[in-house]
Amino acid sequence: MAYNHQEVEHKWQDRWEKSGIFHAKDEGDKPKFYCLIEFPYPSGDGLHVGHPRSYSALDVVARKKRHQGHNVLYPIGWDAFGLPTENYAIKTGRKPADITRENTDTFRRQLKSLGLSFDWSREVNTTDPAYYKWTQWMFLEFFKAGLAYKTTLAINWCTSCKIGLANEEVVNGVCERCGGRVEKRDKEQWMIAITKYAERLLEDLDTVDYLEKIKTQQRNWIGKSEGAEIDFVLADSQDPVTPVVKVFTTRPDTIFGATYLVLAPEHELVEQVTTDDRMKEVLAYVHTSSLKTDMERGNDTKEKTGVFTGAYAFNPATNERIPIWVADYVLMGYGTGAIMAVPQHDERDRAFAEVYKLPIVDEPLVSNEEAIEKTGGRKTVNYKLRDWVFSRQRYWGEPIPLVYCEACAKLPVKEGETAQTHGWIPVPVEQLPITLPDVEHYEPTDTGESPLATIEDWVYTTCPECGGPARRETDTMPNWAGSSWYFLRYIDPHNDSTFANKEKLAYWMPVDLYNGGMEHTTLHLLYSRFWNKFLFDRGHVPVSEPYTRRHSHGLVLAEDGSKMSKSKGNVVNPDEIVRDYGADALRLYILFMGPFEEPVPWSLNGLIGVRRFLDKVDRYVRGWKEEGAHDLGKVIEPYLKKVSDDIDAFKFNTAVASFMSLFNDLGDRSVTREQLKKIIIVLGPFAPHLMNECWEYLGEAGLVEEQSWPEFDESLLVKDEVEMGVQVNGKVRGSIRLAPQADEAVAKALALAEENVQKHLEGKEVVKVVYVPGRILNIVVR
RNA sequence: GCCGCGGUGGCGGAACCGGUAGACGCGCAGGACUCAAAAUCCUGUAUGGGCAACCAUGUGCGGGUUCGAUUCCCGCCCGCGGCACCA
Repeated sequence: MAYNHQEVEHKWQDRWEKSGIFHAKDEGDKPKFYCLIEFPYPSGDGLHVGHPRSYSALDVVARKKRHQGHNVLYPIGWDAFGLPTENYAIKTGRKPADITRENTDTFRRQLKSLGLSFDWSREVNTTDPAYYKWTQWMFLEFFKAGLAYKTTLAINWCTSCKIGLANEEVVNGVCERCGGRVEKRDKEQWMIAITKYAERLLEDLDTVDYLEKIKTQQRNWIGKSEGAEIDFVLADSQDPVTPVVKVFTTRPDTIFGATYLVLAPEHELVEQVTTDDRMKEVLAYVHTSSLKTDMERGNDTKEKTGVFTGAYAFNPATNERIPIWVADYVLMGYGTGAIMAVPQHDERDRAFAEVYKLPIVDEPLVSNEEAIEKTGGRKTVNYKLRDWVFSRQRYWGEPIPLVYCEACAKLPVKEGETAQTHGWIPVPVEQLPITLPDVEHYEPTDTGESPLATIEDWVYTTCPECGGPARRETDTMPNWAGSSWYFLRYIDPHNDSTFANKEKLAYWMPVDLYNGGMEHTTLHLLYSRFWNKFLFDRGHVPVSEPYTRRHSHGLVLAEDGSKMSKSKGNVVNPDEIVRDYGADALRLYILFMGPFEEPVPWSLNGLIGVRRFLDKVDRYVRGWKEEGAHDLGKVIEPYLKKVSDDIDAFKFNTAVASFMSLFNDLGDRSVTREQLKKIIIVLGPFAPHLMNECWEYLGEAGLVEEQSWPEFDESLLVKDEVEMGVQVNGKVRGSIRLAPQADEAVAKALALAEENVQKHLEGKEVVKVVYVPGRILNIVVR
C-alpha cells in the first residue's frame, strides 16, 4: 500500500517550521558551513522542475553537514528586479512591486512544499528598499573609489526591451533576455571598471575549487593575451604632433612580414591621416560601418571590406613604406584599435590582402624579444574583458543614487574627481535608500531615456553639496547589481546600520559551496567575484574570493529531450508532482535521473519508479520486527558508506541507486533496530518527510535531523568473500568465490576446479598467470 | 575556426587507479495472488546461435600498447555547450 504523502509531508514541514531547526546560529563551537544556491528570479510562471535539481542536491549536502555537527547556513531569497516583471506590469497596468509580491508568495509556497531545509528567517529580496539601500551604498563605494564613471559609448541597444545591454547580455547578436534585435546606439552610460580587476579575477581562479570547465570559461571570457605595442611612424606627415600609429600585436616576431596597417573605423587618427583625395571615400566607409551592429560586423563568413586612406607608415623593422587602410575587421575596443597586418601569418590579414591585392611576403621570423627591441616596442597585456555597462533605462531596478548639480559642475575639478564624474554628487548615506517613486506609468521611451526621467517630482531635488537645484540620475542599475552581493546579506539580513556585521562576515565567509547554472559563469559569477574583491579592497569584507567551491547542475529537459518551454507546452509543474507523488518522490527522482552536471530528460515513469521505492521502504519499516532481527551490518554498511561518499562527490544518482540495491538485498529480512536507525538517518537528507515518519513509527524520539551521521565500521566494510572472474587468455571462462586477500595458489586451485576453465586449458601450456587479488585471475596459455 | 565536454542495451544511465561491461531505475515478456482488475511479489530481458551447458560478437569508427582496454595512446566521424574578425 502506498503511504499518504500529503499527510506525512504537511506534518513534518509543520514540525520543522515550529522547531526552527534549520535556523543557522551566528556563533558557537560547531564548525560553520555556508551552502548557497543561486537565488531564483520569481517569475510569473512559478517554480520550474529545474529549480529543485540544484536545491535538492545542496539540501542533501546541507542536511548531511548538519548531521555531522556543522552549523549550516543554507539561505534563500529573491532576485526580483528585472524586465519580465516590469513588462508584465506594463501590459496588465499593475505595479511591479505588487506582482513581485505575488510571485514570491507563489515561489515561497512551492519551495516550502518541497521540504528544503532553508533558513527562512534570513529570506532576502533585492527589491526591498531595506536591501537595495545597501546596493546603492555599494555603488557609491565604487563611485568614491573612482571605479564608476559616466561615458558616452556605442552601446548594444535592445530594440524590443528598449534598454542598453552589457556585452555579456548580447548572445548571438540578439538580446539575451528576449531575443530581440540589438543595434548600436550612442548613450551616456554609467560604467564600472571591472577591467581594473581583470588580472586578479584571472589569477585568483587558481586559489578556488571550481569545476574546471567553469574556470576555463572565465579565463576565456577575461581573455588575457600578452604581446607588444609597437609604434609605426607616419610617412609624409604634415602634423608633427601625431607622428605614430600604435599597434598591438601578440606576434612581434612576424613584424618583417607586416605589409600594411589597418585602423578601426572609429580610430581617432583616421581623419588626420587620410589624404584629401581619399577623404570622401574613407568617411563614407566609416559611416557605413558605424551603422552595422556587432553581429553584422562580426560575421566572418562575409567578405572583408576596407578602404585605403592614401597614407603610409614605416615598418620599423624593414623601414619599408607600407599603406594604411581602414577596415572594420579591426575593433576599436581591443588593443589600440590598430594592427600591423601580416598576411603571411594571419588568416584574416591574408583574406583582406587577397581582396585588395596587398603584398603577402614570406619574411623570416625573429624572436619576440629581438623584434621588440629592434622596433622600440613595449611589452603589454590585453584583455577581452570590457568594463561593465551599469546603466539601464528602466523603472524596475535600483535607482542610481547620484544627483547632477549644474552649479557644482561649474566649480573646478576637485581631487578624486575626473572630468567624467564632475558635477555628479553622491547622495549622502543617511538619505539612502533612494526609493523608486510609486507611480502609475513607467513605460520605456523610444528616446532611450529612463521612464523615471518623466517623473518630475522625483527628478528635481536639491544638491547635497551646495543645496542648489539638482537633478537625480534617472537610470537604474542592471539586474546583476543586487545579485552581486546577496550572499553577504544572508549573513546579517536585518541589519539596518550596515550591509552586514563585520564579526558575522568574518564568521561565515567565504561561502563553502555554491551551486548554480553554467549560464551564469560569465555574468553573475564573474560580477559577484569582482564585487566582492572590490569590497575586500575597501575593507568591508574579510575575504577576496567569495566562493570556495563552485559546482553547476545540468538542465532538466522535457521527456523528448528538448528544452522545456511554455510555448511548447511541455513544462512539468512541480505542484502537480508534489500533489500526486509527493515531495520526497520528486526530490529523490530528480537526484536519481542522471549525473548532476549533465542535462537529463524528465521521465514521469522514472518518477513513479522512485515513488515505488519509497513505498517499499515504508512497507519495510512497517513490516519490520525487532524480534528475530538479523545482524546485517556487512550488507548494510558498504551501501551506506557509498551513499555518504557519493554525496561528497556530487554523485547523487548513484547514491540513490545504492539505497535501492540495499533494500533489494535486505528483502524481507529484518535488521537490528540500530541498523534500521542508521539507514533512516542516511536516507533522511534524500527523503526527509518519510524518514521522519518512519523514525516516529519506530518510537524513536526527536527529529531525524537531530541525529548524528553514522560512523562506518571499517571491519564491516571488508567483504569476507568476493566473486571474481577467471580468464583464459583474457576471456572470461568462469568465476570463483574466495576471500579477497586469498593468495594465488588458492585462487588457482579454485579456478582449475571449474569445469569450463579446465576445458579451455586442455592440451595447452600455461605460460603465465596474472593474479590481482579480489579483481581477476588470468591464465595465459599457448 | 578555437576551447571544453560527451558518444555504453528498447530508454535514463552504472563501472574504483586498466581487472567478470550493462549496477540501479524505466520499459517489455512470462508467472504468482485475485472472480477480475489495480497494487504487490517472483522470473527473464545486450545481440546472434543453441533445449541447455556454452560459443561467437559487443562500449561511435580505424589502428596501437597490454596477460587484459568503456578506461591509456594515435588518426577519424558525430553530438552538445561556450567563445567567435580579440590582432
